[in-house]
Parts: sequence; C-alpha cells; structure tokens
Amino acid sequence: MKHLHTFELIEAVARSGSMRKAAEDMNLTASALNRRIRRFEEEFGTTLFERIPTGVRLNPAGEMVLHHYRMTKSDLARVQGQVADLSGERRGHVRIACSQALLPYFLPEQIALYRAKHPGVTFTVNVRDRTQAEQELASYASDLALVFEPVYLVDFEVLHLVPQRVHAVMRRDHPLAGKEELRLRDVLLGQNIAPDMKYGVRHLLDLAARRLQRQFLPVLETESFELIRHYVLHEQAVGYQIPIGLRAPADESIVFRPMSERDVTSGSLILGQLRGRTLPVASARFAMQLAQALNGVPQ
Amino acid sequence: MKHLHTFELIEAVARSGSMRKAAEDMNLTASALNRRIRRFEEEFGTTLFERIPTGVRLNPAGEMVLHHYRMTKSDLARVQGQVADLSGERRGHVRIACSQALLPYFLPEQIALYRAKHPGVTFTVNVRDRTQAEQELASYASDLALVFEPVYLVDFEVLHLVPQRVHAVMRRDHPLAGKEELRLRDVLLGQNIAPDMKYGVRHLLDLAARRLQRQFLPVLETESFELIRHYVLHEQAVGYQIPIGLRAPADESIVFRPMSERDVTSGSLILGQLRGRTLPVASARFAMQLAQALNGVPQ
DNA sequence: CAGATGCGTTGCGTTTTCGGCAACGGGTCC
DNA sequence: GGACCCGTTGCCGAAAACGCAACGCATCTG
Repeated sequence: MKHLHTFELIEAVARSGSMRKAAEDMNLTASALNRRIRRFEEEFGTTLFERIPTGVRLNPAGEMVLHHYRMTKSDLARVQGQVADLSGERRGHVRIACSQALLPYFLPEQIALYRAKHPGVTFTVNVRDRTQAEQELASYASDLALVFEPVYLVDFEVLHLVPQRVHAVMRRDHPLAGKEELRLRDVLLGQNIAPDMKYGVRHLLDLAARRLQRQFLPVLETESFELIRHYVLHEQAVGYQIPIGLRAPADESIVFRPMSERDVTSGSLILGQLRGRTLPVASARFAMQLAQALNGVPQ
Repeated sequence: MKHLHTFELIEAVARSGSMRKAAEDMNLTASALNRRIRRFEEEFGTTLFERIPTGVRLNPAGEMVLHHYRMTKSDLARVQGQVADLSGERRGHVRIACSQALLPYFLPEQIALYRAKHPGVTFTVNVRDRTQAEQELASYASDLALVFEPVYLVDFEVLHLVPQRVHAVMRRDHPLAGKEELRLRDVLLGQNIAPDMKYGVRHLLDLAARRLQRQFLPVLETESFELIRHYVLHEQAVGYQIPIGLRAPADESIVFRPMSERDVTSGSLILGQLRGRTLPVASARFAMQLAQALNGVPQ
C-alpha cells in the first residue's frame, strides 16, 4: 500500500540505525529518504529519531509511531483478506511463532489439513523461544504463537491451553524404559540430554531439582530438540521433551515415559495472540482448528 | 496527516453519495478525485463503491476500508496526543456523546474542573440518545459515551456504572410535593410531562405502567428535558428526570421526589467506550475523573 | 595528529506524479 | 426529446519527489 510507504522507510531506518543504509535497502538515495523523514516529522509535530554521530536511533515518539504503523498495516491486511474472503475463495497468509516441539508432527499435520480445505492460504512458521514469541506478536510479525510455558506478558491473550507433562526420552533398551513413570531421582545421577535454560522443559526440570535441593546437570545441553531425540539413539542417556513433540517410531527404537507429577509439575502449551487484536480470517480460522486439535493431543 | 488524504476523499464520497459533490466539498475537480479513487481501488484489489446511475454507494469492501480508516485516524491522533503528553503540557481533544441529563450540571462542572487542571485540552459534547451514542463510538466520532440505559451493543464497553432512580419533578405547591417518595398510582391519572419513547426515563415509566396493566399517557411529550424542567413551573404537572440532571433551585420553586422502586425500577447511567479501543490520554484521564465523580452523585 | 571514512543534511536540475480543463457516453427527470 | 447530472478519460501544465553532488561534522585509523 503506497500511502504507508513513508512508514516503511521509517521502519527501515529504525532497523538499520542509519539513513544511508536504509536508503540503499529501499532503493532510494539518502537525500530523498532524509527529506521524506524530515517532512513527516514536521507534519507529525515531533522528531522520530535522535541524531547521534554514528547514525540515528528511534526516540520514544518514533517507537510509538512505528507501533502505530505495524498495527495499521496488519489491520489493513486483515481488511484485504476479509474482502477477498467475501468474494469467494478464502485466501490469506498465516504467520505463526512456535516452540520446537510443534515442528515434527503437530504443526505440519495441522497446516496440511488446513491447506487441504483452503489451498489459497499460505503459511509462515518461525521457531521462537517463549520470550521471543511474545515480542513477535507485539510487533505484529506473527499472528499466532503456540508456545510451551510462555512468560505471560501483559499483551499476550490466551486462546487455548493444554497441559503437557515433561517426558523422558530414551532408547528401548534403557534400564528405565520398563517403568510406567519416572521419578526425578531415577534420572538425576544418570546421563541427561537437556534443552538449555531458555526452554520451558528445562525450566521445569531445574525447578524440580531445586525443590529436592539437588542440581540438574546434563551431559549435553542444546538448543535443538531434534538433536536430543536423535542423540539418545547413540548413547545410553535420557532426553526430555513434551508429548506433542514425540511419537513412537514404527520400529519402537525409542520410548518415552512421563516424569512423575510428584516431582516435575506439568507445564502449559499455550495458543495465543496479541491482546485485543482482530486476526485476519485465515489466522482466526486456523486458530480455531488448532484449538480443537489440541484437545486431542496426549498429555 | 497527508498520507490519509485518499481515505478522507473516500469518506467524503461515501458521505455525499456523489463524486462530483464530494470533489466540490474537498476543493478538487471531479476528475482528480475520480482518478485517486480508481487508483486506490486498483491498488487495493477491489472496488469500494458500486456505481449506480445517480451516483455511487459504498459496497461492503468500502465499508470495511472506511472503518479501517476511522480506526487508523483515531489511533494516530492518540499517538500524537501521547507524544505531546510526554513532552510536558497535556494537550488533546475529548469527544463525548451524552444524554441530556448531563448537560445542565454534571458535564459543565466536570469539564471546567478538568480544564482548570489541563487548559490545553479541548472538548466536543454531542447530545445523543442511547442508540445514537453507541453508533457514535463505533464510528470513532466520539471517544466516550455517558448515557442513561444504553441498549448495549456488543461493541460497547462499560467503564463505570451508577444506578439512577427516576424522579418526579414538580412545583413546590404541587399536592404530591409533600411526600417523600411517589407511587406510580399517585401520578398515573394526573398531568404528566414526559420525554418521548427513545429516552430511558420514559422507557422505565412505560415498563412500570405495563406491569400494573395501565398506560402512561403524558399530556406533553417532548425531546427536551430542559423544557420539562421549565414547564412544570407553568402548570400543576409532573415531569420526570434522573437526579444527575436535577438540582434544587435556590428559591426552591421546584422540587423532585423519587418514584418508588416498588413501581419504577431504577436505571443505569453508564460511562462507556468502544470495546478494545485505546483511548487518547486526555480522554482516558477525563474518563477516570468522570468515574470518580459519578460515585458522589445522588441516586 | 592528520587524513580517511561515514554520517545527516542541503542546493539544484530532472523525472514522475498529480490536478485542472474540456469533452464523451450514458442514465434520469421534466 | 431535451436539459441535466452522473462517472469517466485524454491532454497539458503545476507540483511533488527524486538523483546527484557537495558540505559540515564526528569518528576511526595509521
């Protein structure tokens, strides 16, 4: 939309922290860009950037304007989507920020299911930890967030919630594989493969260990749950994940067992959006489908 | 804001139902306006107006776009206000839609009180009945509504509520002036001066009469509560109003008595805004002041 | 410590966009 | 059937936006 072009430029400048760089990014000369921004500042009544020797930086007014722009842009996109919607074919684009656990099974299945019904809808899936996911919503970069144990900022609105117990993942021949449910003391002294501190699964494990006045010390700490799932095939070790990210392979080479709730409290997998925002049709419908599907997920 | 000018034009066309008229209103030739609108329609992807022989009319897509524009404009104004706010002096403009009862005493006092603290803030007060007031909010034409017995549309968000009993208003020498509280049967056969059907006071009186299987038949029906207050000085009659719109004059020439709650249920005076909207600073602060002041109002 | 580099900014000529004017086709009203 | 009003389009001048080059200034570098 052309009438928002000045805002696009402002966003580009804010992103790069430099008018010249932003000008290059936006295929413009620095002078033209500079003038547009100065003109807008004059019309608006305040400067948006503080000029520092090495470039520019958004001031509070600029941040508010930028937020206004992002909201406006997303609302306009929603209107465009709804218009397209009422003239037949459902179109649109859904942007999701999610935790890793959703990547192997749940999201691909759900997206494919939705796209089978509405082939005109396209998707963007970004993997974000629980902090980033909420920032992603706040800047209108994503429509939906599906995260485990989010940190609950004020702007986060819960659409659906399912509890998820932390599960231990191990090879079929692991000594603990025979138990129905694992106690924390079963695993504390063994080889543990765990996600790092920014993930909810680890957070819950650390919390549980602290309650026993012990420490949870993994032999391998990683950002990748995929790595965890695959690593336990190679060493007699225990990994951790929530059940939505787990599925028993056909050959039953790995098994997973819940951690006892007496030790490790179960966390929440939460579907949310930016508080008060009206989602585009496609995103809203997809959110409803997700909410329903989440009810059928193992806990 | 210049970048919204195309939307202003669209709004003008929608208002007048004619491109030529709108062009004249906006100091433009019809051709220029026509081209701007066609260009926007092309960029947006749909026509906004259906072309009828006698002019044009908004289609559904156009209505959505117009709504988007109004929301955007009001949000931008809010941002501008907040920016001015953080640089010292509080400025801004507060737009209120209210019932007549607020005009003689409550609102003038409250506005003066607020302006004494913040002289930079200006006000618009529009008198609207309870239906119009909510439409006024929905189209972003007003920030706040302060109405008696609103019809509660979905988009109406209650900020504060105070009960108000219907009061009878009469001359000091009226036979009923001696009673503490009036029963409906006391007044049903006398001369009644009442607001017309679109007002909450009348609605409550009619309801009460119907419960007694009687009819409430005023000798004078009017849109103006001011007329009611003044008319009872000239005839031995009973008018009706809620206490926030009443104050005993110094000479005690008129008196008012509550209708018994056994007959006439008390209504609600409600301060509200558009659901989910973030108000400009000035409006939000004024709403807080109103809410507090309403607590001290006689019921 | 001086030159180089990178920054935002400004004057000037050019390009692109936009608006005004007049005219066209089509519908309505008297 | 003619006058009128509607939206629309070609043409041309006015205005806005842009690219280029240069300036002042702070930082980095050898």
